[in-house]
Amino acid sequence: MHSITKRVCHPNNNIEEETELRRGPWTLEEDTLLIHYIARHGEGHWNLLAKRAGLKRTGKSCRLRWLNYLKPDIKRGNLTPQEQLLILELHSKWGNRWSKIAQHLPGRTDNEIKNYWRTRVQKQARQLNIESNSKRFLEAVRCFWMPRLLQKMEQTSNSSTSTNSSPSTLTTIIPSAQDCELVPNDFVPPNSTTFPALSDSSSILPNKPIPGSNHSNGCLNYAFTNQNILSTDSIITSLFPQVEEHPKTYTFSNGIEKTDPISGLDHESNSSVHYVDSSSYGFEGLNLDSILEFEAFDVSGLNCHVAESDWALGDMAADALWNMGEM
DNA sequence: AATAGCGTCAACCGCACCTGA
DNA sequence: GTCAGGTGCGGTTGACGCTAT
Repeated sequence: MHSITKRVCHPNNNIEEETELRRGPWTLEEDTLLIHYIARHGEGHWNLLAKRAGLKRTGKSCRLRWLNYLKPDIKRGNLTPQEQLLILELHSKWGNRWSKIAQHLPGRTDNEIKNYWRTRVQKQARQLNIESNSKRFLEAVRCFWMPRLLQKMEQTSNSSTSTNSSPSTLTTIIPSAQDCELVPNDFVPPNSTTFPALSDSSSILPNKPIPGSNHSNGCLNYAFTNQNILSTDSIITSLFPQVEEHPKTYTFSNGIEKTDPISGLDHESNSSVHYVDSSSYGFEGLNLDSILEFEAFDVSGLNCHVAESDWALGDMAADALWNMGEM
């Protein structure tokens, strides 16, 4: 923890006062002060709040701490496959509009989503030697990662019937391999275990462009460019059929669990917001193995749409293999 | 056991925008 | 119109923990 000295000049009496502003990690005491103040007086007017709450922090720092960490409805823990899928799709639509993306993921902050993108998604892009904001990367996301996420979601829903997600609905937003430009039209997954989700979805998704829709960018456009098919809102609704109930308790970074300070009610301990997804991140499913299986599946005979999509499966697989070797 | 490398994420910074005086 | 304060956003940093050597 370090601090900076800020000289404050008061207009009333011209007395200059030195205020030590704290920086760095928040202490439990500071968290408690902030929580109690907001519980009594509400959010907003952060500079005033910082002073009145007795916090030697900037208003910005208080706001950030509250919004990104202390706010009771913050969901913690790994992002679920559903959430990852939604982030991928919304990012392909809006780019780095993190706050806008976060609005569609209840309990997740823009900071968390931004970190996720930078640490995981961009890492995968680097490993594939693809620019994370390139069309090529977008297609890799759509044609490989999203199906894997769907697969994960379906596995999760099969193992746990308590989930509210609707896999059959979700399937409709996932591209069929046959719809992706980097995959030949007559492509069939090498075996049923490679892309079980794809083999299911291929019967649901259209294999031909919908009149009036833009097919050139891959099959997700079916869902997102044609309002008659599926709007983003409807997808979000299908991903989050009900907004998560206001969490009853929450846990500090230091592990101390607190009762919701806003409601002031006592709650059962099993309703903590500490959300832990036992499954790993969806991208490890990519692991280049699926690409390698593509490679093993007679890549030489593929009739890829190189001219249109500006890249070839063989090229991508080669990159993948190269990176695999490095790893 | 020591340490270098890497990944993660909370927190900070700078900038832009909004609003009210 | 303009200025200041408040707020929001996106990019970046740095501390910390884990893993490999």
